[in-house]
Amino acid sequence: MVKRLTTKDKILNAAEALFAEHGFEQTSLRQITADAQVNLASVNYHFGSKKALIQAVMARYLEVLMPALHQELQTLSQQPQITTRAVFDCFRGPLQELIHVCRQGPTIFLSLLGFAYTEIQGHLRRYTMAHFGDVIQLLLTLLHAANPQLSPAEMFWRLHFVLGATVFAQVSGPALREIAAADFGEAIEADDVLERLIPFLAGGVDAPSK
Amino acid sequence: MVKRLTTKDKILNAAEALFAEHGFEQTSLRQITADAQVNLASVNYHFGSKKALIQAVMARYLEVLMPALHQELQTLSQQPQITTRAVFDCFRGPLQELIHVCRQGPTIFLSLLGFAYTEIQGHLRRYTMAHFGDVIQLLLTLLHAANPQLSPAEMFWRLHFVLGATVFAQVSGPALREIAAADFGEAIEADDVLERLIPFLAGGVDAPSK
DNA sequence: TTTAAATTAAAACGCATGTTTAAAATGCGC
DNA sequence: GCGCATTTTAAACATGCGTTTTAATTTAAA
Repeated sequence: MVKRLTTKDKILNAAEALFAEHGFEQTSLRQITADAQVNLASVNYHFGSKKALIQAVMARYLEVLMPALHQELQTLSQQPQITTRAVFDCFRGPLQELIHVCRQGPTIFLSLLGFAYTEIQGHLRRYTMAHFGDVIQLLLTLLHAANPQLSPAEMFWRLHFVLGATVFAQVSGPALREIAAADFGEAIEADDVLERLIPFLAGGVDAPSK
Repeated sequence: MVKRLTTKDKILNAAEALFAEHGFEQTSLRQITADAQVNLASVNYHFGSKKALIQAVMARYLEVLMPALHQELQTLSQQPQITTRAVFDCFRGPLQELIHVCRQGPTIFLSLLGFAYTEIQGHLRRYTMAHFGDVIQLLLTLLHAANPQLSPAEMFWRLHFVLGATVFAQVSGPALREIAAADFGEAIEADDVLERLIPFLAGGVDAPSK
């Protein structure tokens, strides 16, 4: 005897799917509530505001991803030798675990992350830093250990280039996969994009600085 | 005796500045016309629609950048040896020339490009391909020559990772430079970001594929 | 069963957007 | 200086947004 989905969860599920496809600002509460088959006003009743809904959608993923990632990074940090590639490989597992939040979870999360960074500048970045700042710090530390020749400032920038390439690949993912399929006759899955991405990122971070 | 700026140009200038700072969708025609000190309706009179205005703003840059880039790539294509780094260095000059369109032209253009890709998915990409498809094709050819070991599909994806990192670096540029300045005490100019970016991109493209 | 709280529902509010309209102003060849 | 085409202006339009309100309904404890 399964309990029917609560209104709150119906909203979260519908919002997440629409956010991941069209972005936060481009998705209206009316679309969300129509998809979720709930009343428009229930969003503000259960979440207070659209902004709070966005945070709730993101939190559902971050609260799964961040602890898992933290543990992976902790384990890696006890290794004698640390490579950039090993650091990025730490993301694999935790990202895959997101399928427990939702089918297509990894892809959806990265899309959300992309829109979060390009749309609402401070808002969500501050939330992430406040709640999971230690994970980010550990990540930076490990990347620096893997590349001691790079200055902290250099590493800061490269990490954001990494984020940019990742996020962009996901946001433009559907359109690009379409083009790729047409031009190269191969159907490329979202997970494959990550496979192609990681070597690229590691190569970029490890590159000589001049 | 200088002619006063025409209404059309006043709109273009104001729109460009606001688009580069806040993106296309986040900028309203009322903000634009207020900054330009022209009437609201004149945008639709001179350009027909907001979408057409966006295209006009981008065209002003693309028509300067693309021929210059095309020539650089042509010159490079006659070299016996082609490296990834050399391909990316072809962008330096043409990008710098954009200061003739407008002071801060290079930065503004890259910001516009960023928003163009993240916001209006097809629209502008189709325009670019239609008008400057040969330049893009040449770019892909040269990158393949520099990395014959990579399959066309692989190169396709890496080129888009490149675009993602670039675009993201510019869009998040102001916010990130602020953080960097606070954390590392160094004031980083927009041009410096490009200096840091190019080695990263070349390293990523040249990375082994597995 | 009664009653108070929690939830859902329909409607409206206030505001901002891109666009259109129609009149006023301006520029310019004759 | 006249007359016509171009341009500018102010106002309104239609639409969509997030949010609020108020009433109806459901839920669950007494």
